[in-house]
Amino acid sequence: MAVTIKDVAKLANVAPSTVSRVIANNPRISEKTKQKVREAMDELGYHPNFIARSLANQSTRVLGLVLPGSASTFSQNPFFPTVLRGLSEGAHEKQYALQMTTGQSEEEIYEGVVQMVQGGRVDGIILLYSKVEDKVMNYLKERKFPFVVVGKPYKFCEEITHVDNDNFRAAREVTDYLLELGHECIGFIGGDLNLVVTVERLLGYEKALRDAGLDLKNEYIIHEEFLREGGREAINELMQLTLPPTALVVADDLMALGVLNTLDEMDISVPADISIISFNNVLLAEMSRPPLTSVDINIFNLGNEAAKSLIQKVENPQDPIKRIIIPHEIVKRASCSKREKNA
Amino acid sequence: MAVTIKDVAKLANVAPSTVSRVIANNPRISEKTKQKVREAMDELGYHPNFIARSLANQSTRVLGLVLPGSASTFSQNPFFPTVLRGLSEGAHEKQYALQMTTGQSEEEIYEGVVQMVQGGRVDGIILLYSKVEDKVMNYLKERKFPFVVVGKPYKFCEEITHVDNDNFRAAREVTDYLLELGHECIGFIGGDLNLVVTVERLLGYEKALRDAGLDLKNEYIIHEEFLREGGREAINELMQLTLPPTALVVADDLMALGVLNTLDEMDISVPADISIISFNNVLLAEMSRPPLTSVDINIFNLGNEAAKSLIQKVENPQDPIKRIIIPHEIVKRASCSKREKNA
DNA sequence: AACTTGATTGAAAGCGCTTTTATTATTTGA
DNA sequence: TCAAATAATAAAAGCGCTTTCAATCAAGTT
Repeated sequence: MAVTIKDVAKLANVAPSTVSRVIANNPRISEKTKQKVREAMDELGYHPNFIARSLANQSTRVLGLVLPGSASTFSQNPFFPTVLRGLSEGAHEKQYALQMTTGQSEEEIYEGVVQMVQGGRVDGIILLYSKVEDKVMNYLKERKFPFVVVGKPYKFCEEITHVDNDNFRAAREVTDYLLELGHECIGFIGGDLNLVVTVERLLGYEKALRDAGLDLKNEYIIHEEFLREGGREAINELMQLTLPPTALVVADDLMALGVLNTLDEMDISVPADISIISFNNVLLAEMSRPPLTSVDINIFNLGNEAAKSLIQKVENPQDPIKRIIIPHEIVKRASCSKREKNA
Repeated sequence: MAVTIKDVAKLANVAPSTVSRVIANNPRISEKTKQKVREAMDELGYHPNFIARSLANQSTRVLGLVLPGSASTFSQNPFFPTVLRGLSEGAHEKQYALQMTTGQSEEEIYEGVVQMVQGGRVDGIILLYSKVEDKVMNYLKERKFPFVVVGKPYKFCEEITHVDNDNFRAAREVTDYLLELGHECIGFIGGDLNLVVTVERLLGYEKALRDAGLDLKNEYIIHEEFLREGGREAINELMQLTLPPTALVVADDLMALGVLNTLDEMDISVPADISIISFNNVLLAEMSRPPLTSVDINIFNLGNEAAKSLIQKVENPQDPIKRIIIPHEIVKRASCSKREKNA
């Protein structure tokens, strides 16, 4: 068995409570005893037991992470490791650890969260996604358990602390940019419509077109949580239209890469024949051929701010609801060009 | 305060110890009382407190994860999310949770591990990398704390349970494949030489060349933990040689993508002018232009087996040292072709 | 009828820490 | 000089659970 507070107490000739106070650096202990106790701790190689501490304090200094269930989403998209790093650094600064729920199905994830929360395993929870309808979020909200979401809550947006980009505006800007380049037939390729981020980006795109006095065409909008598969036919159909789009807004770099490949196979050249702009600006965007013009959403900060604000909320339950908007920026590369007006 | 075992006991009119036994489904409790207690639990919405349980049991059912410090390595390489998923599923099956250390520098990570271990936060540790010299690994080994490493330990390989591919063999096979295609000038582009995986792959490459009776040329071997930057010049130099290589073994898909781009810029065509084969076979490999021939190392399984074997070791300390080799497979795509013999 | 025995359940101690409350030693004030 | 205030430390209770050990009771033995 490891060395405990009692062992230290015995060696230092003080009571366990005194040792505890020395650990907490309580000012009511004289410097002399502190010194003595610290020496004893060093001599024995004492390390406080976190579990015992958690039990006594009713707090664990652990934050729970809820990842999207969809395996491929998580494991292929560089978004997650990056946001994780942001979270991790934010947590580490304040000496918090991160714990993940694990589970495949929606139901398993929910169960995992309940265990974390009711089992007292974590002090707060970070949701790394925002769905249109989410059992987990509802549960946390009902229970008034401290949590933040990375993304924009679909409902009760004003009542839930969240960290997000202004995806609506970003999508508008992106579309405006294409409009400025002279494009009028602009398509949208989005992901899972159950994800709020997809919805927001779609709305921004539509708004920009409407503001420009253009009609929205349903056939220009494709939705699919596709990476390679399904996507191919979708693109095919899109390009087969009598008036195919000359530019595309794609909701995610990874998807854009898929689109790029499909177009390449179809011998459609980017940006000469069609311009592409996408979101997230992960390393891939820079490494594709042609390099993608993409919206940098500052993924790291998204995570970092989420961790920080959750910790604040955990340590001060009175902390007000917050909405933190992380700025974005269009990074122009080589996938967009002026529309050649030959029609 | 949440509902505790005492509340349940009171409502069910039994002793707390009985409730505890019902939770553990102890056979010494009659079905009748079990029923009664379970009803009380349901009525109160009881959830056992994990922390208290951990303290009493001296076990947390949490596995600690140690990620490589280098931020970019982790956050850009799809290897990690995938291995994480494997770990996560393996852990979930046995009802274990995953906790991450966080920390930037080597020293911070080490401190984090010590806290996890000595603080009793975790029952076992998974190292997600293997370095040539690693303080963390030494520490765990000395302390005889249960751990497994994903990768091959550099030292004490026989004394440490690990899950790995046979990277040496894979590299040999890959090189042989290029030799069979008629290539004789084969370069190697590897990552950080402090990582054992790099070393293994390099050795395999060298062995294959030697076995084929070819000389090893130092100028054909490039090492750099490069993604874009530095790499570009390295490739440039390589191709500037009087006898530039006609094929490249690249230690990682992401790197290969960088190489591909650089070559594209230099107007060197793959595979016509130079063949490329790389490792890991992440989604990217399939999505690059041309699609990369790559060694599928079964990343998911790497993680999955690591979790399983660690849990076994945790639950049965007598469990023998194991070395689990995950099979690999060359996935042939379009980045390699026969050498045109015109020289 | 007294005595085991086996099956259930309860009481209590303990996991390692924090914190409230009590105790002792040391000053201080008049 | 002695009570009162202050500082420093110790003792004990409690966090929510598990588990050992003791207690009870019905059933089987002799």
